[in-house]
Amino acid sequence: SGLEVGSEKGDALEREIKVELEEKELWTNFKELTNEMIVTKTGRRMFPVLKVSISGLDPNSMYSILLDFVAADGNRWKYVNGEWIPGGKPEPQSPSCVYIHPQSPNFGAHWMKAAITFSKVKLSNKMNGGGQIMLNSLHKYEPRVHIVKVGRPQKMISSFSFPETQFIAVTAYQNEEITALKIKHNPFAKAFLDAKERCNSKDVL
Amino acid sequence: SGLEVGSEKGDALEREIKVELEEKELWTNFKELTNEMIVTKTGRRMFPVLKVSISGLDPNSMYSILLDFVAADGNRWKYVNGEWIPGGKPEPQSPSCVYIHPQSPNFGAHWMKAAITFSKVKLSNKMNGGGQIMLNSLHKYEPRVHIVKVGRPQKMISSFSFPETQFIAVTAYQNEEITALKIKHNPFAKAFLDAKERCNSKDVL
DNA sequence: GACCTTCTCACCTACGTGTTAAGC
DNA sequence: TCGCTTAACACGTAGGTGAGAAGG
Repeated sequence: SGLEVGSEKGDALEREIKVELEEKELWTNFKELTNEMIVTKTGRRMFPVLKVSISGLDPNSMYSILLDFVAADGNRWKYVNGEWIPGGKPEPQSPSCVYIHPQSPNFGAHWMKAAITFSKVKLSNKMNGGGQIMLNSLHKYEPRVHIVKVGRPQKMISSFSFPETQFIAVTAYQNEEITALKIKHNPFAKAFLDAKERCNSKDVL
Repeated sequence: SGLEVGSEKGDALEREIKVELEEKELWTNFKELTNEMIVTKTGRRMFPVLKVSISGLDPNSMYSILLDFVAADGNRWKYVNGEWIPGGKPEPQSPSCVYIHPQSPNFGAHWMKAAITFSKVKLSNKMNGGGQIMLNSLHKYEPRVHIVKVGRPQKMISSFSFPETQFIAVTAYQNEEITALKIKHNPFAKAFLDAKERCNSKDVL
């Protein structure tokens, strides 16, 4: 039940739609180590959070913004001796289910006035129809954003993906450098940042 | 900057729109004691929360759902000897600013598939443009819901208000029976419910 | 003084983190 | 054993309560 794309490119009137990834530096830091995202039964948020800014929409037309995840390859990956190596038999992978941004549908003017944040999307390794996106653990994915014009006779869909945001889905972090980077930047992991700072401090008696 | 109502009634095609208040029994319990709602500088949520179910919309048309508060009279009210009495000089009151339900705009089908909850609206006694609704303390109000068809040449607005949900805006609760009823039903006031239960318990040593 | 408003506080709800040990 | 997954847990973020003292 993935997204069925009628036309990957917009028509002549819409050709100037642009979607720009926010916080590229942060994403690049993770990508250089090979990024990992936790998947759980009930669904886990992404960190970093995918944020994009959009321009070139018709302010008065109505759009929905969608997110899905494209399998970057058919491989199952393994973390061996501090390195991710592709393994097993590559199999064709279909795109994930689609997450609809909760502010959808809305006017072009709304989507363009501020960055669009996918903070609430949850990644799971089980099918349980609660709005989470199911991914296969130990497979590599690339997030992709779709802009769908709604309420028109023919739907127009533009799609954009972001290589900087590729990650491998895991049930537990493999690379401890990734863990450290998550703890460093995610405010919800503050407890572990504090613990590390206490250990590093030379002021302890 | 209140809502400007072009036409209070819909046209012939829309005449069957219905808006029903949810949790009427709870609202009635509060109304019988004369309901109070706290207003603060930064804004306070309502309890009970206003919930309505809507029917009769065109599933494929786009609507926004709005909430405002109509002054039930021009009086300033006083709580004297366990009773609310109207006082001072009745003055003409204009309706409050309007709160736009965060899921707006959306399809008729969306608004009809489940009850619509205004849990996030915040009532204030100050003007501070942060999305809160400013009300005059010690004045009586009646919540009113507007259904606005969007993206059409002429806007169609239907309005519905709910006498069961009338309340007096206050900066501190006056009637302690209202306080007790709020504590009994609002999960965020659980701390005070527990305290009361501990006092009432005969099991203490 | 009487009345109303403001602020701080303890105590909740609700839920997002990686850790750890157990399960398979 | 090994590799991967699960569930309980401590510890955060974020913010909604009325109480009570202080302010005007």
